[in-house]
Amino acid sequence: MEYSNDENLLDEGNFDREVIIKGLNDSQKEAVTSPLQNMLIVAGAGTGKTRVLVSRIAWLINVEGIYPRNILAVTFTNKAANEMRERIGQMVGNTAKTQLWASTFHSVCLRLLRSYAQYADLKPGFTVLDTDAQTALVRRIMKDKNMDTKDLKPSEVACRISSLKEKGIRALEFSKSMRSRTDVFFDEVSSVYTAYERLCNQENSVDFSELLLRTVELLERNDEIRNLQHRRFKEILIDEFQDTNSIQFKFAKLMTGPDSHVLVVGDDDQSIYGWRGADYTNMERFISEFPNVKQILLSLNYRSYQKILDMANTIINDNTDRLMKKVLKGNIGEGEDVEIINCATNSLETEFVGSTIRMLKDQGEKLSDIAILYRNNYLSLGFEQKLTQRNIPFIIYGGQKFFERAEILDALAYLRILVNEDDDTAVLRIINVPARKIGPKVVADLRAISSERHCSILKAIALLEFYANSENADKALKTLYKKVEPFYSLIKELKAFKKNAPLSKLTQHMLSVTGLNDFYQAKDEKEGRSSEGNSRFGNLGVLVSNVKDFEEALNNQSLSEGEVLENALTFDDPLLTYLSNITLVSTGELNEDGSNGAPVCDAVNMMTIHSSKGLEFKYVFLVGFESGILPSSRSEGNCSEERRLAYVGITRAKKQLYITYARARNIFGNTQISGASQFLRDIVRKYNESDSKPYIIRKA
DNA sequence: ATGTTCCTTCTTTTT
DNA sequence: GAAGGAACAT
Repeated sequence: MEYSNDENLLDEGNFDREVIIKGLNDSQKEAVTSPLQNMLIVAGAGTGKTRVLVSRIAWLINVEGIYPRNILAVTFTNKAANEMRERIGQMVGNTAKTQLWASTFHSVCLRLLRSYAQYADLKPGFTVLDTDAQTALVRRIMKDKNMDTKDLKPSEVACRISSLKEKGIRALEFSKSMRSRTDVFFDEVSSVYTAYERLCNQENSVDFSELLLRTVELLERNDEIRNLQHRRFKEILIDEFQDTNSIQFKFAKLMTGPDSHVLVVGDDDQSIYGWRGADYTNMERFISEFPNVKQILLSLNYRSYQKILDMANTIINDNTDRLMKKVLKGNIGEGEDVEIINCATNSLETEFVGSTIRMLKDQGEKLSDIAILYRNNYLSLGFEQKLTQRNIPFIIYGGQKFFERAEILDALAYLRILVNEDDDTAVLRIINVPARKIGPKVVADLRAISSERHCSILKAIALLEFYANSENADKALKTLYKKVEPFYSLIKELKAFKKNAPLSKLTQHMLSVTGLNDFYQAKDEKEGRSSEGNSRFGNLGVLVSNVKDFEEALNNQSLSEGEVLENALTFDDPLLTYLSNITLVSTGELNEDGSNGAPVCDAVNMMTIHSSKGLEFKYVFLVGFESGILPSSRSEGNCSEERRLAYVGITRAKKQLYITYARARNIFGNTQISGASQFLRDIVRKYNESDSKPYIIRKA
């Protein structure tokens, strides 16, 4: 954010209509310059959809004269939101950039809920439960109900609660719903859901899906707040619309006023999150439920050579449930054959990929132009080894996230308590971490008090302190208090410290006085973790520097006339601001080592096909293209989503695509013989007669 | 209350 | 083949 005023002036209003539409093709132009109205843009892979979206926003501001603060742009990841904001800033200037809301569904909802907390029955510092905390809470409930956690796992119940919420179904409604004969666990899920809802309210916590559901209910119920949004957001733009679920659709509808317009961009062929509740038929629903929707199709692909696109077109053509059939047409020429590599074993496959990448590097290619894409995370291991052997650096995206590591969650739990003292989930996580002789018995006693008094655990301890110190105190209470006293003093001390200390000092102080630093340092030693990414203690250090960076950004921000922080979530309390941001901004934003920003050196990209969506690479290795893996053996009923996944993988490649498969693969110790994916066999069958095939099959 | 050992699990994961 | 639970022993 170090722009001088002069640059700012140069920036402003530099893009008039000619500049905005320069270089766009006809359908792109139509999308960008269309008069204000509801629009559905169907954008095939690589057809310049982000560019259209950004140009449209620039057009709205500079040509239509819409105020940036009246525009809401919704994306699915924070990364996408930030990117969009940056690009808009470049086109229309930084003032506009900061006034525009560009964020994820969840961030928008969190913002609304924080501002209208009281109207949504929430107390100001409410906690946003991440998946881990949500599961912990469900596990606690199931344990309390003496449920068997073997047949029905807490994580599964948590998942089902989330998907119910995503359909807008509350516990009460669910309990009254028709008992489906197929659902053997109906009673269990229903009773856990009911308790879960009650506890979340008591603990002043909301989970990810609750952010949406609570906001939707608030908007439905409260005319005033809803009208306020209608007056504010005149133009709403939603990216990746094929990935919206039903609550998000509802949210979009509620946010749209009678004189507002919504523009959605999506590609039904790239819908790969159906298993999470995403419903690409929302694109059809949009046409029928929003008035006068103008439809625009983008199918000119700027990314890949035609042979790659032919492969993609052929695969996706087999899907019978497509909303709009589109054929990707490129404009940069035929290109090289797609190479299909038939490998005898998975180690020959990894060997092939390793040596080919070595060759590309020797030819002077940048490693960052190369990607290895796989269906399952566990497939990455072999490639890691082969690349390491050849001294080729790589970055693995995904896998365990920094903010999902146990040590980080512990540290954050301590911090959460300081913002939301009702957060029992956080308290229970760390009340005995590091071990301070508070075992199940003590915890059970504390929880007995808290449920008797209908209060949080910390409140229960406060009550306990009062009674234990009163004159004719019960002996049992006294001993109980003695056991939790050190923990309670610790929390009191941290609370007092927080009042006068900046965020980073507080974090450092917390890590040392709680004993987390020592605890994890000792643990590292015992487990022989010393390398950089491996050390848990080291990760705590990374957390401190992350907090420091954040604090600095926050301070710089407040210096420049109260501008809103780029991530668009600021609250009075810096700690609350930090926590709010990391729970919704954490994943994928940090590198493996916890640093943010560009990787240290040129490296091969490794990731799942899912996480490659929206990205492109000059060279793509699509590996493990076998039956049982792609399509996954677990997705029997839903082959078309797997086919779309293959389609997404193929369309990531710009110049050269390698598809590899192993006839025999070692998985978890035992060898499986599966052979080429049916998708591949379908393609080969189709081109069998033809003498111009877009691919060549080789043996490795 | 805590340390040990066995046993299960092993898609994908924007928030 | 490794990691996280759960059950069991100390």
